[in-house]
Amino acid sequence: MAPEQTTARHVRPTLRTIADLTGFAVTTVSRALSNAPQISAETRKRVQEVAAEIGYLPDRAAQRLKTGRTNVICVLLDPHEEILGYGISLMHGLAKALRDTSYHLIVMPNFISGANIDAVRHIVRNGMADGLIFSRTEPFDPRVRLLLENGFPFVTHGRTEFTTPHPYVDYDNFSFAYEATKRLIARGRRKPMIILPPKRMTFSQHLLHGFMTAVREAGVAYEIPDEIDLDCPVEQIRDYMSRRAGQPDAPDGFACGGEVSALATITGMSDHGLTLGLEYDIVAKRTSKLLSQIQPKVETIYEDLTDTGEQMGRVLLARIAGDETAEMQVLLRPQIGFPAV
Amino acid sequence: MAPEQTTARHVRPTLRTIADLTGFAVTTVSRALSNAPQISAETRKRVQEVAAEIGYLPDRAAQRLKTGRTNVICVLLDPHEEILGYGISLMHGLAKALRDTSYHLIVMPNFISGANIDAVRHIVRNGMADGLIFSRTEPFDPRVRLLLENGFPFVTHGRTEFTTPHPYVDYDNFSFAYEATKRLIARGRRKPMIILPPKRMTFSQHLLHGFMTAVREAGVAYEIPDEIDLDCPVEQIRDYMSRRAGQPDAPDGFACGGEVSALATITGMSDHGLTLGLEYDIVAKRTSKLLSQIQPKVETIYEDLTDTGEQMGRVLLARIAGDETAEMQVLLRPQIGFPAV
DNA sequence: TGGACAATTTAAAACGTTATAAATACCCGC
DNA sequence: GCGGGTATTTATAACGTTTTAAATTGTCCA
Repeated sequence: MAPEQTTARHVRPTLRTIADLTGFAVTTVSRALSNAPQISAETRKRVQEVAAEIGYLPDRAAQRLKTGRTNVICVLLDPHEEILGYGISLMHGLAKALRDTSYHLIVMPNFISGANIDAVRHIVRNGMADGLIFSRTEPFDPRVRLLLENGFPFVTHGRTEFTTPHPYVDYDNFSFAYEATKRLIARGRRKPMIILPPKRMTFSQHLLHGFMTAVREAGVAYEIPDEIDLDCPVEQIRDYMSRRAGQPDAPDGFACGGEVSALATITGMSDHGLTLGLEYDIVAKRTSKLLSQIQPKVETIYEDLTDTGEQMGRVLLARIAGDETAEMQVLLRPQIGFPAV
Repeated sequence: MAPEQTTARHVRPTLRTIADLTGFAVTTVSRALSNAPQISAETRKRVQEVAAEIGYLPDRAAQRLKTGRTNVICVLLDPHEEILGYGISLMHGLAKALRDTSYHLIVMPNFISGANIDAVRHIVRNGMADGLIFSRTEPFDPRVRLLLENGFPFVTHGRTEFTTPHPYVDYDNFSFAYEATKRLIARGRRKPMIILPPKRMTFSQHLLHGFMTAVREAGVAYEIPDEIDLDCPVEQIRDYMSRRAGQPDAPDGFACGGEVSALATITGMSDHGLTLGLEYDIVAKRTSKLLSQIQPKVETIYEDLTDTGEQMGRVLLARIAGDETAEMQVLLRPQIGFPAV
């Protein structure tokens, strides 16, 4: 039998290890590593050297237990965010902001859309995270209310109508809808339609407002479908479009708040024999490279979700750090006039 | 001045709280809650009642510190998974499997594709998680080797060629490519092409094998592009297709391993004036509802990534629990013969 | 009645860190 | 060479849980 291979299962170094190695007390080592002021420069240097050498990394559990801070940021994921990498782009941006910090990103997918107040309560009550991130906010979003009441750090993707200001990073959907609609009209379309997210969400109002402003300025007819929204299954949007195209006074321009709805519109219209660019036009919000790949080309206005995520991370970190002066409300403008891709 | 509102900041109940409430010792309470055998039924019942009543939840940090178990599953996310919700679908499935367990899902996006061995080492060495999940495996994937060597629980999406078996959940890409190619040939195409993932990945070989088998069986010509792969930017695939279409002996059928490459192929061919269904055909792998929405319809074979994620979660949990008998290698078959959507 | 044994409960220690408070070393002027 | 400070280091306790070992109770039989 071969001599037993004592792999020793790699014992993790702790503060104690460094203390033994340097001759200092555990407390001193802890202080030296956290750059506490009363440690002499020499000691600090020595301790940090040894720590680096043996690859010391503080135990998250112990730190969390002692300090009460979890070093965790939690993202609430709505089932509707599954589509087209919305969530992943956002998370990538978030991860970018959290890189080189001690924060980890945990995700909590929701299985029922919109009903995630329980998840929020759970996180707040049980201190599962130091900060929370979510989207699809409503004007008086109960999640926001709960978090504000408890002084729990968070950032929303989307605004609310609470009087108490809270951190958010949002896209200027008014400008998007305004610009999209103006472009449709500029192309000679005389009856634009906008496909909105469910009415309960704040940004639905913003989009509507932008749309209506453009429509009124131009004095053209318009239409807003009440049977469909951006959360509908694609088939439903497609069927609706096909049906509507066959009825009188059909719209000839579409402002689409999402890429999927743009696709569904194209196929629906196509089912009815209508061609993009000929009988109708679309201006859609673009969040991926998807729409640039289909023919005929759909005109788009870009929303950078990775950047959004990164900004959200930045704002949240400042918030957690208690930095009152840091900017906490970010409104990202669409690149108006930027050449459509 | 109004009487101070003593919100009391909601003190979290601990085992101590329950101990005081019931008169038992902390140890007894701990035992009763974990259904330890030596606790009397009566005590157990009483303790659990009180715990439920006050909404007790064990402190994760303390548990983790004491037991060494993190109750965390970590997902490594490759930048290429950003596209089309691949990652989100998988994570949704994972979350489904982890629901009603004490496990949390943390994500670690990689910023450099493929080079995530460091992340793995970091997680193993510092015990950041109880289990690991990742995809895009290579035949002799160093991550797998490292994890096997350290006896660290993990599940891959994709197989390897190590002799030591390890847990995986994979899609039968041989069958997919075989079937896709057969369909192209059945439609009368005489020179199929397959767009493969980068060669270093295991499933690239599987796809190639399936493709070659179908091609040889039918005795037709074929082509495999070496300038492009599934990870290329869409523009590059598109340009390539457009260029290739103008050269002699151009392929007339495309087996696409991804939705994006199918789209890029369509646009590229279209740039050269060729129409899907007329001059050429495509059979693509479908992982979302995307392709069903474009015109003309692309024939697809489905891969259910949410199911994949759920299976991965299931396998990993059994693995962590040390269940040696549980199935640990799952090969998901494409729904051959199932009507294409 | 006491002792052996099982059933049940409990006390004490430990996981690795940080906070509090105390101790020690160092330096100055006299 | 000694008080009075400051600079630096240290011991101790605590966070909430689980584990180990010990204590208590009850039961049964000699």
